[in-house]
Amino acid sequence: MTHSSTIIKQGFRSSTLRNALIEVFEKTAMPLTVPAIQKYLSQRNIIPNKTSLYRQIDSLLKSDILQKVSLKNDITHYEKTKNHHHHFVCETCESIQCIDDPSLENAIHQFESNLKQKGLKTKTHQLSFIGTCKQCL
Amino acid sequence: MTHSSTIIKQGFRSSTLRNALIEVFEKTAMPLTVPAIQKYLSQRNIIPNKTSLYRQIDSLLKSDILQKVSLKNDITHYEKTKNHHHHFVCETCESIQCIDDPSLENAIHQFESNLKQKGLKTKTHQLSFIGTCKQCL
DNA sequence: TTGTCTGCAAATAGTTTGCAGATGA
DNA sequence: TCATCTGCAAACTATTTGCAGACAA
Repeated sequence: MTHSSTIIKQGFRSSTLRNALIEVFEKTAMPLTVPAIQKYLSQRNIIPNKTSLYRQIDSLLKSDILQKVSLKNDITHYEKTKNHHHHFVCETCESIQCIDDPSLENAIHQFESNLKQKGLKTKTHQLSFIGTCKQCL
Repeated sequence: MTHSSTIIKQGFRSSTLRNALIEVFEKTAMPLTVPAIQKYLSQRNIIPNKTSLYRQIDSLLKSDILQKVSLKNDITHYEKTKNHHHHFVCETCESIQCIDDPSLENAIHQFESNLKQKGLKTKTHQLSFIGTCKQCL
């Protein structure tokens, strides 16, 4: 099922802003802040009112097309919904890369079993690496 | 060296608010939000102006007595500075526990070596587990 | 005495809400 | 037509800044 049909099914309507937002997230494929989203949209000559932008983000969250990401510094980022994964944040250029490694995931899951024995039932976890990326080294 | 002497050395002054804040963080030993800090302080009949509170937190951060913690939901938490560790956040009661496990840490460090080979130099990482704690299960 | 600490008012940033008009299905 | 989308103004939360007076060293 395409995104558009998902949207319609849920009673949302196709619109310039909504379509542009989905396109931005598909093309950049990394977590974005609201100012970053605005920048990308303005490059497409789309300058939405902040209210509309927040509302569209909100509805994309509800449609499960976007998800919130908590990285360092308590700045809200959004990314296209995809399988469980982690992030590498470059302190210098602020770029973010997605990290997905089965063996690391395995080690974490094993630890979660330990936690369970101590009475802590883990539903999910979030992990981010902070450092310097290839370009900035 | 005690905290008080550290403070004085750095040109900070001992004060009711500052001492109470340090005491709160020492006694609760878990990451706190600003509203939570205010609640604990008010239990001691200390109701500081928010400006003073933010400024004291700021100076405790500079003195390296407190550190910022990024957990889920982009809500800023502070905790007493201590060795590298992780957190378990209970979704139900919002309580937070510190997690410290050498073997898990080991697995992560190994993965960080892999990242380095790909040109990503990790300085630190943050990991939090989200789920349900013993009391809330 | 002097510089730090405090409170008050006001400013700022990020986000949300109410309302009315525009628009897509 | 009718519900959704949009923009504008205003409200709200979290945090910061300027200023003047209080206070600790």
